[in-house]
Amino acid sequence: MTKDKKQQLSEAIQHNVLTLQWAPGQDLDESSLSLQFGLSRTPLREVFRDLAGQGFLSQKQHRNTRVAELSHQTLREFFQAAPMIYSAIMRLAAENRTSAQIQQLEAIQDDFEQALASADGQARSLANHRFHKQTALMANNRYLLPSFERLLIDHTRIGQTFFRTAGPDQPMSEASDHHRQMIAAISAGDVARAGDLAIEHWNLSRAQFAQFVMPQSLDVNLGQWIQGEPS
Amino acid sequence: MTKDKKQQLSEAIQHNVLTLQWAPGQDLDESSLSLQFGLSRTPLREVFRDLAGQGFLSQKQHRNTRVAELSHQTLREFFQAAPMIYSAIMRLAAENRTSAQIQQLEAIQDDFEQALASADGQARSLANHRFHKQTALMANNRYLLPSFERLLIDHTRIGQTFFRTAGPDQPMSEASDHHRQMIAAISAGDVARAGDLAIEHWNLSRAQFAQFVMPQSLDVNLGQWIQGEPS
DNA sequence: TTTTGGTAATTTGTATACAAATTGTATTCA
DNA sequence: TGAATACAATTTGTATACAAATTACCAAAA
Repeated sequence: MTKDKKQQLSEAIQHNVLTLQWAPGQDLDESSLSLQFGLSRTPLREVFRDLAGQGFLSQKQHRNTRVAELSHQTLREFFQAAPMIYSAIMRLAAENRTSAQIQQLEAIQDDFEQALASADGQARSLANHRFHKQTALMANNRYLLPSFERLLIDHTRIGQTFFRTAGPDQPMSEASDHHRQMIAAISAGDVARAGDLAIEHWNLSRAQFAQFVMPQSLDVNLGQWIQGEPS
Repeated sequence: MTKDKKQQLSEAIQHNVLTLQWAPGQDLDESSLSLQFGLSRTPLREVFRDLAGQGFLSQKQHRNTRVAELSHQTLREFFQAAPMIYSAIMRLAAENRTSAQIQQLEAIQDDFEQALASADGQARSLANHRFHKQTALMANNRYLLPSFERLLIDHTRIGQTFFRTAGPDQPMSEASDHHRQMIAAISAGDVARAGDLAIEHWNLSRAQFAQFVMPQSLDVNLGQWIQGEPS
C-alpha cells in the first residue's frame, strides 16, 4: 500500500493545493514535511521541483517553496487563455478519443453527479477536475497539455469557492448538463461542436468566476482573502 | 564570470539540445557531466528535473535522463498546436507590448538578419529562437507560456536542419520578411494582423517542415536520422 | 520610540556516502 | 550453439553531514 512515497507525497500536495487546504502563497516547510512523509529532504525537494514546474508550487532562489499564488493579474491571464485552450482540447478529444476513454469519461461523470448530490464542495470540485483532466488525456497532445494543466489547477482552485457555496440546484445542474453535452459531442466525433461547447462554457462561467474574484483590488493574493488571514 | 554553475549548466544543456549537438533521444551521463561542470550530482539532477519539466529532456524511473525525443507522432501534434498557440502569443504581444520590449525585439531581429547573412546554421536558428522567445515575453501570459516554450524547442530543433541547408536567398529572406511584418503589427498594436501573420507563417512553413520530416517512417526517432547513427 | 548594526538561529543549497535497481557478463545446462 | 541464470559492475535513488544564505532577534545609538 505504501508503495511509492514520492508519489504519495506528490499527490498529497496536489490535493492540498487544489482544495485550497493550503492557501495560495502559503509557505511550505521542508523538514516538517520530510518528517511527516518519512522521506529525506533530497527526494522531497525533487517533488517540490516537479510540482513547481507543473504550476502547483512556486520557487525562488534561497527562498522557501510556496503554494502557487493567485492574483488579480493571473485571473486576467486565465481568461485570455482558457477558452482557447479548453476549446482546442475538446476538439482534439473529439478527434482522437477511443471507446475505452469514453467509458472512463462517463464513469467520471457519474462520480461527478454523485458528488453534486452531496454537499461536499471539495468532492464536487475534484470530480470536476478529474472530468476535464480526462478530456485532456483523450486530446493526446503533449504540447497543449502543460498549458491546459496549469489552467486546470487554477480553474479548480477558483471553482472551490463556487462549488462550496452553490446549492444543488441551478448552476450545479448547468455544469452537469455541459459535461453531458461534451461527452455526446466527443462520442459523436463532432469536433466543431465539442470546441464550441468549451467556448460556451467559459462564456457562462466568466460571470460566476468574476463574482468571486473581482471584489479584490489589484494584485492582492486571493489566498489570503479566501482563508481570511492577510500577512 | 563563473557565477552560477547551475545556470551555466542549464544553459549549456539547452544550447546542446536546441542545436542538435545532442541528438533527440541521446543518453546523458550524470557523473561525467557533474565532473565536467564542477557540480555534485544533487544540483545536477535538479537541473535535469527542471529541464525535463520544460521539455528539453525526458526522464523515467530508474532510467537515465535523455534528450527529449522527436518522433513522427510528435510532429503531428506539433502542427495541431503550433498555429493556434503562436497566433495567440502574437495577438497578446500586440496587445501588451511596451516600447522597451519593441526595441529589444528590433535588436534581436538585427542579430537575426546578421546571422542570416553568415553561413552559420546554428546562429541563424538560435537567433530565430530568440526572436520568438521575445514575442512570448511580450505576450505576458503565464498559462500560454509553457506550451509555447515546448513548441519553440521543437520548432528550433527541426528548423536547424532547414536553416543549415538553405542558402541565403529565397526562404531566408522570406523568414526575415515575416519577422519584420510581425514587428510592425505588434508595434501598431494591430492584434488581428499579428495573429494572422502567425497563422500565415505556419501555413507557409508546414510544407518546408514536412519535407525534412515526413520521409521518416512512423515513430522512428528523428535524432538518429539527423545525425545518421541509428542505434 | 525608532532605526541601525551585528550576531545567533533557522533555512536553503551542495557534497558525499550508502542503498536499491538496472544492466552487462560469464558460466552452466540443454 | 543457444537459452537461462547467477553474479559482478554500473547507474540511479536516498540519507545525512556540511556549507552558504537568509531571517530573526536583541542591543545600542539617534
